[in-house]
Amino acid sequence: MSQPDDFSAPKMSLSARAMGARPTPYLDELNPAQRAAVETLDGPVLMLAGAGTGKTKALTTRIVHLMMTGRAQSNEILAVTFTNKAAREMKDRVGRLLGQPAEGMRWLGTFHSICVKLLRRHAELVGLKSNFTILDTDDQIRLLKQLIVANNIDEKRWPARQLASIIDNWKNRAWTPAQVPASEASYFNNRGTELYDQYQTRLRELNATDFGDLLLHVVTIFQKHDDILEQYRRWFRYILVDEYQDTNVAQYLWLRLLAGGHKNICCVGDDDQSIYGWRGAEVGNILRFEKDFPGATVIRLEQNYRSTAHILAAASGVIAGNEGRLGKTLWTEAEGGEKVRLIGHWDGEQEAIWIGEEIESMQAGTRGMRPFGLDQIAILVRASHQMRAFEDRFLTIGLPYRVIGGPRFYERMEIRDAMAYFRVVTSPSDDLAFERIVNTPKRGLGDKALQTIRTTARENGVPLLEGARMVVADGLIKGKGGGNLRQLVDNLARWSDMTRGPVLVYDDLGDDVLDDNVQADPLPRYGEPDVSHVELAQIILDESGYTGMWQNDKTPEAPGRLENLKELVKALEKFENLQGFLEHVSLIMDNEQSGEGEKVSIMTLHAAKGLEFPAVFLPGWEDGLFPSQRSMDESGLKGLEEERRLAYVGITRAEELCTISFAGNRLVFGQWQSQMPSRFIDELPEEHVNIETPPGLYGGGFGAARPAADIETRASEANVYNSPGWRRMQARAGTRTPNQPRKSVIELDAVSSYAMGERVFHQKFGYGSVIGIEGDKLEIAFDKAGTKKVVSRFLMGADDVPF
DNA sequence: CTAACAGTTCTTTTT
DNA sequence: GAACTGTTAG
Repeated sequence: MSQPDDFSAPKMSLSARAMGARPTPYLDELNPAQRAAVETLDGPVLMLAGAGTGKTKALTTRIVHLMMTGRAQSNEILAVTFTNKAAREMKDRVGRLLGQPAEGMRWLGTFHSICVKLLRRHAELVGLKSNFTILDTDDQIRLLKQLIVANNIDEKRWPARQLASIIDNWKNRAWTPAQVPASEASYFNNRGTELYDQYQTRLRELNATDFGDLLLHVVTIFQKHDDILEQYRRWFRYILVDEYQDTNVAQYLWLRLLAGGHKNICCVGDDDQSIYGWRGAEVGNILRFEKDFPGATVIRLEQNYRSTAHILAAASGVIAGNEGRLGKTLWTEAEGGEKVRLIGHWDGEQEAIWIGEEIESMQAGTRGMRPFGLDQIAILVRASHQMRAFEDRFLTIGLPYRVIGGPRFYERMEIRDAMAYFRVVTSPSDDLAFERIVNTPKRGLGDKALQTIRTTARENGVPLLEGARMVVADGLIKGKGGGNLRQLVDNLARWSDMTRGPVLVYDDLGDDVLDDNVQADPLPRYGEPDVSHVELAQIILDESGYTGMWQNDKTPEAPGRLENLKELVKALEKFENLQGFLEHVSLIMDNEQSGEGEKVSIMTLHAAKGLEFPAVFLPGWEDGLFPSQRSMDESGLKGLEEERRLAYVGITRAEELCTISFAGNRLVFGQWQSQMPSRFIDELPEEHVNIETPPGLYGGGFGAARPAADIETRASEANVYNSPGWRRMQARAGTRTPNQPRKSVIELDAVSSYAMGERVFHQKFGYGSVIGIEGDKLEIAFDKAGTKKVVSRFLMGADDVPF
């Protein structure tokens, strides 16, 4: 095994060179571009990696190469991702390449998790204690709501949500309250900056941060304290950034500050996959890279190992419509494969029915295609509300599916309640947590009681819990509520005693490297608790009455909630104490799917980034839905371009089969709306697309945005439903395999959905009234077409007619 | 103080 | 059409 020349850079030590002499078999696995990305170690590097071009492979190999050539120890490499999942995967793959777990990579993580580590060491510089808590969005909103009310602002007209997003935006741009430019002063009824300032003060009082603060505070510290910045600059000898196109201004500043010394920064990204502009990501960061880092090496990864040529061509065709791209041409050695399929449907329900049927036949192999397993199929939607149609349908036909990125475990009410209990027990000054649990379960402590507690606390300058203790001592709340409050306060004190004092966990950088002045305080030790934290958690939940509350609850979701609580307690076992658990939870918000059995995946396009599937369905390609009207209204051309990138991301998830569909009518806000096919559909290159829509439907979309015509005209237009293609579809929709429960469900549905005398509409015969019912066949007296027997599936209630 | 009702607003996308 | 808010009756 010969060693490439450029390994022996002059500044390498003898020992490093000796390490560099190790064999590098991992390089042989790479194509030339990937290899260049791995071997260009010094100075700024921009790796433009198109979808499916082996970006993670290049990135992880680069890390291994840095270590194998002795350029850096594993803990001297800063590797930043956006999601915990990506971080985990990177760590796993580095470990696999090394042949041993990459435990030494202590600085491989998300922006947020790395910032927490940094901020814990230097919290006092921004007025926090190092055991600060991290508020989630929910707490953030509640805090802001309180501020708004305290400022006598009409909370209806100026909702906390809006203020939260304004403040988030400012934080994303790394503006402290003092730095918000005057041009932004008009936000939130001219009170935005003022409230932002108050909010930050309040956070400091609570010894808390929100998500945005994690970055903002660290950037502030770096900017104000050269010595500290210098330490980290020296420590992090190499910096790697994944998904660079998603960085916001604060993250960008953070990176530039840290890379400012040696400039050994390697950013990986794809400007065509920038889809998080709405939460502050700046495509400009990646477009500007070469200006920001002069002398940067730009490496393009363009060979795609994922998709067929047709799929790549379709994706390229769409994304070509965007201006100001860095430009890449994806290519593949793979040949053949299906064209992208395009199909129009009558409405969203039909679309779901068709996709359900199609998936069923795909399992067996259809029209010469290979069979697909359910795990190999994904449905990617623009907005999560689109998922329901599929869930409904798949439930009906018994098709197993899994929704990815739905409500997260730790965001569920019962989990948040339970955690609020833990929070109050571990940090008695956590007012937000206290407010959450004080009357959950119901203790007869309403607004008035809470107000008394608040006033008492404020007058004495103490946290709410302490205030409550005083209220109890003074007997300010009478009756049942007072007794309950006393019990709660006593309980909390007792549980608190069962834990052992605050535990601050710092992640050591390595004592030899940092000066004393940035050393964290010595780690507090804590004694053996009387009960384990897992037992304690169970005790808290039981004795507070919280478990009992759900046991007495008769709603159908109560058992599930109890189940979740059990799971929560079980999850605690993996941690040493409650604090450690709470810390973990605040940052790890992704939900691990318990991937039992083969299932179709349903998720949003955003959630699908970074994933791939042999077969992908892209439903709902209709103007207004996709591209989203809101996106276009709010951000104009920029918004449209981001939507287009979303389309690009969607198509490039598919390996073998990509099916795009749209519906002519859709239920929006509980109302039927006519839909126009998405403008992106016309941007698909025709020669790579197979149109599978029955003739006549595609292109106009029946009833789509037409001037009002009388029903006769519409009905005659509907003769498309006599076309072979449509009938085939209908036939398939109606064919049931005997052992599936679906048929009976549909009949039941059909029988029960119409009553004698009800006004109905038929797509061919127009309006009529029900005059007879026989199973799922109805006898209808049509106003114009006479009396006919019709299968109920072809009818809709007259009130539901979409025009 | 709670529970039940009615009216309202909304849906992107998330660390 | 649901989830959330505020209102009202018990």
